[in-house]
Parts: sequence; C-alpha cells; structure tokens
Amino acid sequence: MARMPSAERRRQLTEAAIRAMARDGVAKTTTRSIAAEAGVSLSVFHYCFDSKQALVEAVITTLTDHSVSVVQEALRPKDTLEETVAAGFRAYWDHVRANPEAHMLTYELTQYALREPGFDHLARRQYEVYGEAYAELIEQLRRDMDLELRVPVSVLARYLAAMTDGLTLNYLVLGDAAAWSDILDTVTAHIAGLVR
Amino acid sequence: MARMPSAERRRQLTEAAIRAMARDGVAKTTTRSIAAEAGVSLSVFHYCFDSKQALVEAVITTLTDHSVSVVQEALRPKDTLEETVAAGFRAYWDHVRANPEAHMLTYELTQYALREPGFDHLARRQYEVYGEAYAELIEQLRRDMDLELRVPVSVLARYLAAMTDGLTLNYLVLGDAAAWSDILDTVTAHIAGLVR
DNA sequence: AAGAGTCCGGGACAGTTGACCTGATGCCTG
DNA sequence: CAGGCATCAGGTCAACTGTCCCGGACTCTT
Repeated sequence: MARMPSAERRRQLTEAAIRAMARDGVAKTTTRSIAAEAGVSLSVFHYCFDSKQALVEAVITTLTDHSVSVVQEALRPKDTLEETVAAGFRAYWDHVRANPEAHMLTYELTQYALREPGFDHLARRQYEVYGEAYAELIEQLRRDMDLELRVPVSVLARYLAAMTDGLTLNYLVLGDAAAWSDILDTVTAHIAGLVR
Repeated sequence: MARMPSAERRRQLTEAAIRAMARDGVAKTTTRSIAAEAGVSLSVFHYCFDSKQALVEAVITTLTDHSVSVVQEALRPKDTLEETVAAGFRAYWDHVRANPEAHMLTYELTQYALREPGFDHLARRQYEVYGEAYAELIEQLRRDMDLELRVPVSVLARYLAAMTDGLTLNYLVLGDAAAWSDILDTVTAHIAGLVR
C-alpha cells in the first residue's frame, strides 16, 4: 500500500465512503466496507478518523460543498430571464438523471444528520447553503438584467430550493424522467411571470 | 399481558412500531424496542410477524393509507378555486406542523424501501397514490366548478405532489414555519392562474 | 373435564459491527 | 547509517440485533 500523508488518506477514505454509501445505502455501509472500497485495512480507517461519525461528518460537508457548485454551475446568466431559468433547470435536471445515486445519498445523509444527536446543524447548513446559493444567483440576475421582482428574493429562493428538492425526490422514487420536463416548463413560466 | 387474537396484536405492534420509529428513527428501531413499546415480549413479535421486514411492510402500507386520507381531508371544495387551494394548503400545513415526526418518518421509510431489495414497489406505490389522490381531487374540482385548465391534470397533480413534498422536507430540516406561508401563497396564486 | 389449538414468556444463539491493540514495515532526518 | 516517527496488517473484544426454541398458560370445543 502506497504511503501518503493522513490528510490525503482522509480524502481518499471520504471519497470511498461516498461511493460505498451511494452504492449500498448509508445504513448498510460499514467501516469495513469503506476500508475495502478504499483498498486499505480497517486499522488505517481508525488511524485517520477518530470514529465513524467523524468520517460521516467529513462526507456530509464534502457533499454539501460539491452540490452547491453543481447548482452554481447550472445557473449561468443568459440573454433573457426565462432562458436563464430554463437552462439552469435543464442543467440541474441532467445532473440528477446522470447521478441519481448521488442525489439519493444527499437525502439519506440529511435524515441521518437529523437523527444523530449533534449532527442536526449539518443538515440545516446543507439546506441553508442551497437557499443562499439560490438567493445570490437571483440577486445577481436581478442586478444584471435590471429586473423588478413581485416577491422578495428570499421567498423566491426558498421556493426554488423546495421545488427542485421535491421534483428530484419524486423523480428518484417514480422514475419516468420525461414526465417531469413539462412541470419544469410550467415552473419556468411561473418564475418568469414573477418579474417585470 | 392481556391475551388477544394475532390480527389485533399485529395492529398493536404496527402502531407501536410507528411510534418507536417516529421517535427514534427507522435505523435505531429494533425488534426489541418495538416489543417494549407495545408492552409485549420479544417472542410475541415473531409469533405475529415472520420477520422484521414483514412488520416494516405493514408499517409502510398503513402509513401510506393514512397519509392519503390526510390529503383528501385537506382538499375540500370551497366557493372559489383559490379559496379551495388555499384552505387545502393550510390544512395540510397545519398537519405537518402538528406532526413533524410522522412526516419525517414517511421520508425515512421511502428511502428504506428504495434500498431494501423487493421493497421498492412500496415506495413507488406511496408516491403514485399521492399523485392519484391529487389528480382525482383536481378532476373533481374541475367538474364541479366547470374549470378549464391550461395544463393537463396529470402535470398539475405531479406539480402539487412534488411541491408539497419539497416544502415539507425543507420545513422539517430548516424549521421556521412562518417563512413558508408566503411561498404557499405564491403557489396558490400560481395555480389559480393556471385555470380560466 | 379433557384435549387441541392459540398465545405468551424467558432464554439462547449466530452473525455483525464499531472500536481497539500489538507488533511489523517502510520513510525521513540527523 | 541509525534512530524515530508515520503508516499499515491482522487479531480480539464487547455490545447489539434478528431469529429461534421450548415450556407453560389460556380458551374454546366436544
């Protein structure tokens, strides 16, 4: 086994844990399966992390940061507002369709964090970060395009966050991705109508 | 311990399991904790259910049926469409605020079912039932009020289902119930605009 | 009242899991 | 080149969980 500093080893174990959890589910992922996925022995695990909880914490923060960048990548300003929103939804939706297990994992980890004493702040931070990312993007769009909103930015941001959350979860459960594009179109039109 | 027929004992154990799971979470609920919650010995559990999975199946179907009745109770026809939708949202939202653990449990069970081999159909059925309940209510409203929809009933039903799902999850994570009423108002107005 | 069918209690067992420990192996510094 | 430190491998342990067995008690029929 190649030697490496603990910081890098920690990253490797975190990535392995994400893969294992996305594949098997959070409940069925053990320290042994994570170590095996990373290709290291179990003792290495406890050398790099004080406990399994410490690793889960690293997994959640890593995944949260990663998800935000996905949202920010998706929402790039276009010529018109409707075009911007539509393109953003499309990019996000493509990501969901391409990585269903990863999105499923975030839902699982949210609930794990809410149940685990002392971890609830991680779940909240995850959702707050989403909302803030949306709010910043809306604010930026509003300035760039000189828009006037019929509703406060915070309301619109939370609406978008909850909307995408619900649509994603429904798709993950029911499948049938095509059926949801009509709904995204409806929502896109709705949002376009909320500005003047 | 009072003697009772297995059918009734099964119901009692199912109810106890729902309470225990809502309180401790699905992952931390064991056959022992369920038996203790029901006030019976562990052997009674396996006398009434072949396995823990058999009980979880009973829990999911029970809870799904229960949730549908909540939605149907909430959406009673009023004088105007907007009033009907607003009252429906308010009733549903009150139920969520009054029973956060119960709603959290449904999300947990959905993911449990999706991960457990042979249980995914239960998760799908849960979400299909929601969608169908919405679709029927919309159809009924459309007939009674002689409405004309700008979007197909199925699209509107799925939109509502995903919307409430996402809003509920966001509230369960972030709290701050008051902040979401503005969003519900926005959605209500949106839906009212989708008919003519 | 007697027997069969139904229900209940305590205990036990095998498998799994997170955590830990001791010793060995390489890498770097002085 | 030698000592010290970071890194790894395997084994062990205690706790927990789902499942099962066996004996006893209750109830209803005949």
